[in-house]
Amino acid sequence: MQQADLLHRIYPGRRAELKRILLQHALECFAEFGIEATSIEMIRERADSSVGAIYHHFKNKEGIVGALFSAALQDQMQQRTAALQQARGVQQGVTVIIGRYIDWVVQNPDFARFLFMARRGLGAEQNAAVAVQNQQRNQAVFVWLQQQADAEIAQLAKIPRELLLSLMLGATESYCRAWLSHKVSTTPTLYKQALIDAAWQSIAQFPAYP
Amino acid sequence: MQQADLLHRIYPGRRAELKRILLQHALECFAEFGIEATSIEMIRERADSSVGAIYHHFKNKEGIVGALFSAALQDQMQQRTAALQQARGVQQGVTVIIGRYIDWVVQNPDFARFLFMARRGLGAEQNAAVAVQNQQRNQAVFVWLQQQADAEIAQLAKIPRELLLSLMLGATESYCRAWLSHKVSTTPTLYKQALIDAAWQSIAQFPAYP
Amino acid sequence: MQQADLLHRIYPGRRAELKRILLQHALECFAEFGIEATSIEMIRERADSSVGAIYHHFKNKEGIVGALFSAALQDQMQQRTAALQQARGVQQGVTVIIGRYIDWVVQNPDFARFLFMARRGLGAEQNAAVAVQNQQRNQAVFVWLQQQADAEIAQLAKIPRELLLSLMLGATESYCRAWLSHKVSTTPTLYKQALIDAAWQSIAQFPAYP
Amino acid sequence: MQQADLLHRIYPGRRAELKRILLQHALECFAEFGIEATSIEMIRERADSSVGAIYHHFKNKEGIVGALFSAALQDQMQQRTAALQQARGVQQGVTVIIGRYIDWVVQNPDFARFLFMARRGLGAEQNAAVAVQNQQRNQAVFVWLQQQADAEIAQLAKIPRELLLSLMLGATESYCRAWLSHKVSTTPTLYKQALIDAAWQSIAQFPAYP
DNA sequence: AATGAATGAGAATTCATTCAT
DNA sequence: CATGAATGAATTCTCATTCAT
Repeated sequence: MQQADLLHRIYPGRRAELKRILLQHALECFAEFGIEATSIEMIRERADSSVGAIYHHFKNKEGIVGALFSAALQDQMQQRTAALQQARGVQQGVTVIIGRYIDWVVQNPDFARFLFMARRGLGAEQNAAVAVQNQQRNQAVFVWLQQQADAEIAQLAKIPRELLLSLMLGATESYCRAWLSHKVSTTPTLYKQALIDAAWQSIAQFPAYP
Repeated sequence: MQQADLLHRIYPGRRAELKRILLQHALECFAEFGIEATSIEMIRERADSSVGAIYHHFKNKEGIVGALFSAALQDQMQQRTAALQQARGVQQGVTVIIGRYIDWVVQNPDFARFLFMARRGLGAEQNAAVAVQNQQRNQAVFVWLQQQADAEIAQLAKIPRELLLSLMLGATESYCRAWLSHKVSTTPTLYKQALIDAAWQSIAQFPAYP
Repeated sequence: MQQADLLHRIYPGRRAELKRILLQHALECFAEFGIEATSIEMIRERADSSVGAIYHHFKNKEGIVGALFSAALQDQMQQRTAALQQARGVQQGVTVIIGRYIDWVVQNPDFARFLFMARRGLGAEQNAAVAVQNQQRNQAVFVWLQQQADAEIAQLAKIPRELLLSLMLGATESYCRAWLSHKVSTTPTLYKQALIDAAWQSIAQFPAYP
Repeated sequence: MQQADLLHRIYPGRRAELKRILLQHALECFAEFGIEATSIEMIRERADSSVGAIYHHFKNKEGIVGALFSAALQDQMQQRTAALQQARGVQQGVTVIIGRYIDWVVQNPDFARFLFMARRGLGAEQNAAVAVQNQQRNQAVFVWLQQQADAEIAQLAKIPRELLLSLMLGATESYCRAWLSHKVSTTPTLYKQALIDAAWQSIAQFPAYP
């Protein structure tokens, strides 16, 4: 239920009370049964509200999904950006990015499960909006990295951009995914340092290919 | 359409002709629209067959999904196992596993997309069957690794089992996923060596944690 | 937008300002989409008002429909009655009735479209009220006709009452209907004399049936 | 219930049995409550069938409406065309057109009520199809008239085309409409000759306007 | 084996209307 | 008087599945 904090961050104030409640229960349903298998009626029942209210606030089922996507990406980016402010040098950057990622997943497991779902149901509009936010989230990392001026920055330049995020977060994502679906039981937090070290090795030792 | 080969491998012979056709078109629909958004009618239309025929061959919509999951996992494991036969030592093993994984994804993109889908739609029965096959697929890797007797085997022992697969395939999976959803355009094949090297660094440099 | 005049005639004064605005936009929606397909929300949006205000002024959706029906019939009858004051003799009466009818339709096309809609949506109460007004509108014609004392009045007596209105206005109504739905493009005004002459022929030459 | 004949004419054969039943009950509902106020459930209940069957046969609610429109217009045109075969000269033509129109309305009152409903609910596709059929129905009259070679044909040429149908059928339509909605009680059949004579007067005496 | 008509539970969505502020 | 959030019944439509031919 800690994702309640996230929703308070993104939708603050009294007037958004019902909105937060609805999103909270929608998220739980989505995380538990999947987006398509969750019906409006299920959300309505859990939230002890009415269909009308749901449609009044979100217009659509897709509107709910979009709002959740948006909130999650926005929050994740804010946390990451804030943390990057304090970091100096590429290695610290990688440490912060992976560390924050793990923290966020552990603190918001339902949101994390939700983000891991393929976002197919989204129509053109919502999809575009999410794509943009996703783009921004990644872009922020690249921008920060390029502002660094330490010796490692040259090493980083050898890695193709499109590959970089996979090298940095691939293993972490993979483990978090396994943890969220209960295929492994050790919390990612315990492997935080290991995953940071592993990513750093991948990046720091990346050879120059012709 | 190269996944036709895969289906021929798993369902050979003349009598399975219609079965292959149905699975082929079902797969395409699933990969394009998602499992839930694909209706029997859509498959029927593409395959130019009849609802009756589909139910005759698969009993269920879940039956189709299960057959595809099964075929994919089985084929992926056969390819990997065959390749591992030739490998000697841990490093060659990692190389083979990542290499084969990339090859399989590139040769069977629709199957790969399909495997990346959350398999929530599956009922208890099918789900258990898939879980077992998945387990076997991973187990095979561990068994092979433990049979190796080179110096690196000691290094490997320092890595927690539940973390190993993420370190080995996490980055690769991450990049393949991005490629399959057209977020990046360079074929994974071009980064095969880079991904192998990166994984090997992660594993070989893994420190001993207390 | 000339129907604004009509509304000013029926609902004069400053205090009825919002009422007129709401009716005006409701009418446009009804004429464009039909009564059932028009939602309160659509009217609210066009009138840039609030649901509450609408319900305050009209109690009901049916209340809006009833008010419009009433206003239209009342206005049409007033115009006709005023014009009949000046007419002398049956032929002039027919001329005036058809002429005014065409003028009214051309000046209030949306109201005319609205009147042509089947008034099924109306509940018992409103329906009865409208039926009464409609009855009065027609009755006025018969009363006026019977007050005439010229030679033609004998001819008129040969025509069954229930048939008379159809003979007099049938063709005109038919053409106006076609014009309002854009099936023909020439304004009825251009055919005013022709329609008057045709109606007069039908009536004047009406033979005595056994 | 005589419209059952009409449906047998347009949808003959055993295999169309359910289709006819569904259309029959849909028509009754439409004629009684209006198109929008009739729900699929009402039709299903009367026809003692299933929602699925309805959608299987007509795809849409609009599909039902379209099928009924189409059947009505087609039948009306066939009857009229057949009758016109026997007619010689303009006057006989007018007689036949009005006579058949009245017969058709009296024999198929529900279909007639249905045709008198504004066809707003129809989407672009269906609407176009109906417009075409409607066009053909009218065109057939014009074509037949122009093939006549008697003296009256010159008189007819003075009447603008767009006006002709209103002059010919306006009064009849008006009376039938009133009869179908129970505003008058005498069957149109009794006024058949009167309406024919009246229309003929309108047409034959039509003066030349500048 | 193959076909496709028929079934009916269940899903998303709309909309008139009420009522607290 | 005005506002707009909230309600919930009703509607259209989808779709997996069955079964007679």
